[in-house]
Amino acid sequence: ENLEDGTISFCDHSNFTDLCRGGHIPNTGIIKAVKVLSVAGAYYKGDENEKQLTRVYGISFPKQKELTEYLHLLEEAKKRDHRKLGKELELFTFSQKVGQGLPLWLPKGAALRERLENFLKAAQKKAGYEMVVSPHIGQKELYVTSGHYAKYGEDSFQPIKTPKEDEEFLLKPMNCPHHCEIYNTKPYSYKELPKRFAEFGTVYRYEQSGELHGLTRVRGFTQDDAHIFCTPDQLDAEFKEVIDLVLYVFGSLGFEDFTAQVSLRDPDNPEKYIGSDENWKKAEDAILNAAIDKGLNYKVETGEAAFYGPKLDFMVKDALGRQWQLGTIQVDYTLPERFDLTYKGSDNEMHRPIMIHRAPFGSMERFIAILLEHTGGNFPLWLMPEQVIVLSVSEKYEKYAEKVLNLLENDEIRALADNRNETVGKKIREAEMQKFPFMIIVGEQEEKDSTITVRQHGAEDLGTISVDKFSKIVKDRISESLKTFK
RNA sequence: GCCGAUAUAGCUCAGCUGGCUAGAGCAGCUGAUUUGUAAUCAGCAGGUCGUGGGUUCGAGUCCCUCUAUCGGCUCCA
Repeated sequence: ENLEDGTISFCDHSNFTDLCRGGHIPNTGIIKAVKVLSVAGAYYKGDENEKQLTRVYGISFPKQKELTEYLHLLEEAKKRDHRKLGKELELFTFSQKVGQGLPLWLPKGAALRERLENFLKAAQKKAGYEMVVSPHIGQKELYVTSGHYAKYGEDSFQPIKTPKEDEEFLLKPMNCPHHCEIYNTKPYSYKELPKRFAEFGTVYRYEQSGELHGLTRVRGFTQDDAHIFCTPDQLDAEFKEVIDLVLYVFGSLGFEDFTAQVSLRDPDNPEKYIGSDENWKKAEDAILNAAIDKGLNYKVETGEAAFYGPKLDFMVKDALGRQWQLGTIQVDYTLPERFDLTYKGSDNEMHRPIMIHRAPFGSMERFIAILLEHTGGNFPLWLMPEQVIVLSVSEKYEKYAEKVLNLLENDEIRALADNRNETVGKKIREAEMQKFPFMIIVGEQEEKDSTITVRQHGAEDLGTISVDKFSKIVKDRISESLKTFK
C-alpha cells in the first residue's frame, strides 16, 4: 500500500524476501569491519503523525584498520564539540534554574561576541546600514499584522498579560515587524531608498525541547539582523551587495567549506505560505539570478522557504558533519504589504518597497558554536579573547612581567600575566590548554636585556626578541587575517 | 513533542549481583619551595549521589514522577 506500482523492488536472500529499494549484499562476509553507532527512533515516512520505528545506525569498512581510523576520527571530532570547548574555555554555560535553551555568556564569551559584533558593525557602516534598537516585547497585534501569530502563535511562548484586561504582549520572536514600524514613522521618496536598518536583536522562540542543541539551537538568541527596504529597481544590486557582505564575513573567519542553499516554496502546498503567486515568482527569480550572477555553488531546495518568502541560506557543517544554517538572505514582498509600507516614486505615485531580511552570522550563538568547532578554539588572532600571556619564571620577575604587560597594553594587544608561585612548566601547560596564541616567558636574562622570549601555540618559537618587535609581529598578523570591507 | 540513553565534589570519572562514616585525579585553600618551555611536594577542605515519591531491616545502586543533558526523528518565523 501507498507505493507506486512499477517502482516497487524486492531483495531476496534464500528464503527471506525484503521490500527494499535495493542495495543488499549477498552475504555479510563482504563487510569485514562493522560497528553499530547508535539506535534512535524515526517516524515512518518521516511523518510526525505516523508510528515511530527504531532505526539502527551503523557503519562498515572493508578492513578493521579503516574502521579503527574512522572511530579515531570521530573521537577527534568530539574534542572540537563547541559544548565541550565552551566549558573548557569559559565562554558560555547553561543553568537548569535559568531554563532550557537559555545560554549564559561568561566574561570571555561575552568579549568574543562583542568583538564579532564590532567587526560586523564596521562592515555594515561602510555598506550604508543604520543601527536601530527595538524592545524585547511587542503587542500581540503587531504579530497578528505580520502573520506570525497565525502561523506560530500556538507554538510560541504564550502572551504576557497585564493588569489591564485584553492587553497582551509577546516576547519578540523576530525583529522584522519592529523594523517595519520603524520604516513607517515617516514618508519616503524613492530618492531616499534603500533604507537599511540593522540591529543585534535578541529574540525568543519556543523551540521543541527535543530540538535544543548546545548553542546551535536555543530558545533565546541574538540575530545580527537587518532589513533593507528598496525599490524593485534596486533589488538586484542590494541582494548582491548582501551576498558580498556575507562572503566577506565568512572569508574573514576562515569559512571556506560552505554551501549556498536556495529555498523555494513547495508549489503543491500553497496554504503553507502567504503572499501572491506573482510576488513569489519575482522574489524567487531575484534570488536565483543573484546566486548565478555571484557564481555561488548553490543547491535548490523546494519547500524549504520561509512562509513569507524564499531565501538564500549559507550552510556550514559542524565537527560531526551535521549541517547548520548560518548566514541567510530573504526577499519579502509580503510584510511591506501587511504593514502598508510605501514610498513616493518619480511618477508622483505611491509604491510598495521590497524588503530584504538578512543576517550574515545568522545568530551570534550558532555562529560562535560553529566557529568554535571549525577552529577547535583557536580563533583568528584578532578575535581571541586573550592574545598573549606573560609567564614569569618566578615571583622575583613579577615587576618585569607587569612592565611587559603594560607595554603590550599600550600597543592594544590583549594580554595578561601569570605571576603565580608555580613552575614555568606548569604555567606553559595551562597556557597551552587555554590555547593562548602567544606565551611570553620572562626571567633573569630577559629582565637584564629588556627582552622577552616568545613561545607560540601550534607553531615554532619566536625566540628572544624585544617587545617592540613582538608587537609589530602581532599587529602584522592581525592585519593579515582581518581585511576591511570594500 | 516523539523514540532511546544518561545524571555521583567546581571539572573528569570510580562505586561489582542493594550492606559499615560515598572514593580518586585535577581545580580550591594552607604551608614548604623561587622555579627556564606541557603537571614541585605535603596537609586541609569540599558531596542531602539531578528532583519528588515508592519498595526494603537497609537504596548512590531496584521501581515510578518530574527536570535537565546526550543521540536521532519531527520542527526551525
